[in-house]
Amino acid sequence: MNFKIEKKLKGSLGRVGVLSTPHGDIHTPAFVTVGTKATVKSITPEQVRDSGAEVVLGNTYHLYLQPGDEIVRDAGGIGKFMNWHGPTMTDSGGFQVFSLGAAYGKDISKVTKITDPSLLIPERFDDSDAPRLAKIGQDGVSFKSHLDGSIHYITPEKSIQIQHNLGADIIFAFDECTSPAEDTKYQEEALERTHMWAKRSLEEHKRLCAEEKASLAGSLSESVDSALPLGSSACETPRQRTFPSALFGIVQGGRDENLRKKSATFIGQLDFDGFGIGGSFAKEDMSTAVKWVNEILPEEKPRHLLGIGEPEDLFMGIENGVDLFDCVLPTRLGRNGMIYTKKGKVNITNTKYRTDFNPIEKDCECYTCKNYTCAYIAHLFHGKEMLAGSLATMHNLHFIVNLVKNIRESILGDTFFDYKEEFLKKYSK
RNA sequence: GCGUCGGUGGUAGAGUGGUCAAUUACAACAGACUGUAAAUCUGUCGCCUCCGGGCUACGAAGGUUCGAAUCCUUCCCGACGCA
Repeated sequence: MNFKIEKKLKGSLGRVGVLSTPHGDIHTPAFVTVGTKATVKSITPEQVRDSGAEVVLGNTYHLYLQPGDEIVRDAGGIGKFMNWHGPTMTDSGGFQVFSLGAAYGKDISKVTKITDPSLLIPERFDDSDAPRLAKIGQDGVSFKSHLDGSIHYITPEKSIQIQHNLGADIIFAFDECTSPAEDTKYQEEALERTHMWAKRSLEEHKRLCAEEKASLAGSLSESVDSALPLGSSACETPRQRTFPSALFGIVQGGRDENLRKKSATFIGQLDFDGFGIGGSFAKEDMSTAVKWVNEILPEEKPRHLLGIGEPEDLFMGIENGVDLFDCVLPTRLGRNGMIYTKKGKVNITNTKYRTDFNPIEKDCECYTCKNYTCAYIAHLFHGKEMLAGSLATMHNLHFIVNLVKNIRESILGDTFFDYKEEFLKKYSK
């Protein structure tokens, strides 16, 4: 993997670059499409590509449980398995520590609206207090499968091993994504753990890379004998597998300035190929948190703001030195009938769209807008037709991916701040 | 014509003397969603409301009762059976 910065945004941390992977280049800043279970829900890889997306992010925990990382490995890696030929990433399962742990059964998200300190969790609840599917220990995390209830213990080493089997180009260190409701004392404790796990993830990654390099050299010398034996069953034939070429460490620290800086310093000094910025934020302080971190992280390496992706967040992140974003919103909102437009989000299932025979946006170049009306899409949603979610997803993905592309262009054309102001003025009206 | 069973809110369909403005599902309406437990979830869903409550309602009209969607009478409508 190679990262080259092409241009910097004057007066800020922002930059434009190209991240090269074995499966192609990613033009940064870029929006990474989320394909948790080796599929971007409701659309095909061709449709993902047509939306303009360059890279897809799968998930360690989900693919480990189903179909199993060894199957993905034998399929030739996540890209080949899902028929996505471009760059791929996998998240480590660290987010599931939050979503299946502290957030399980509760109405909390990693971007919180709670800024009132009195609503923070003053002390850790006893484990029996609330049902959780993820329980954190010093060494790793015990997950109770949401699919069948079976118990799985994921350590940093295990996460990295799974990710090497999944074979994405870029993988992430195993971390603990904390809840925004946790107090500073807990955030500090969790941060120590995440740092320890970061080192262990890195060591395991290096060990596996060395192993893979050795086995690859070995298999090359034997390649003369590699023809398939007669009668071998196709389904038992492992395809040539792919290996991760980069490991990103993850900065945590919640909403605390000292912890964020401490984490950026610690993680930034380790020999990672790039960095994820994880954990929870409040909308209001997200920009300062990102700035604290990116001022410290080594400039020449890429930074990925994990799980963030509302339009205003993208401007904020890019201005503050973020190169990559991933977010489930465009796909999830799409399936739920919420559509991105330049004038803000609209709920296509609202009554007024039943008789609106215009496309979602007349000047939108996406497949959905070029071929279908609001009335038709509304009809599909009301009829609970599968195509509804697909068409909405294609539009939303195109909207967000192209927004980031436009921002990239605006930096190259020295119009970033004008573009930002113009866009947000219309969008938030 | 006789008999039997039935007629409940937009729909289907519970309830068969007070705890019923009426279970539930669907439809409708609105909202939420940030490293996907998510094609999911939440709220509203007779009318009015100073959100305390008030009013009108279970085919129609009477009646019994402290009290009726629920019991009785008549009528109207529907399904089925027998002539």
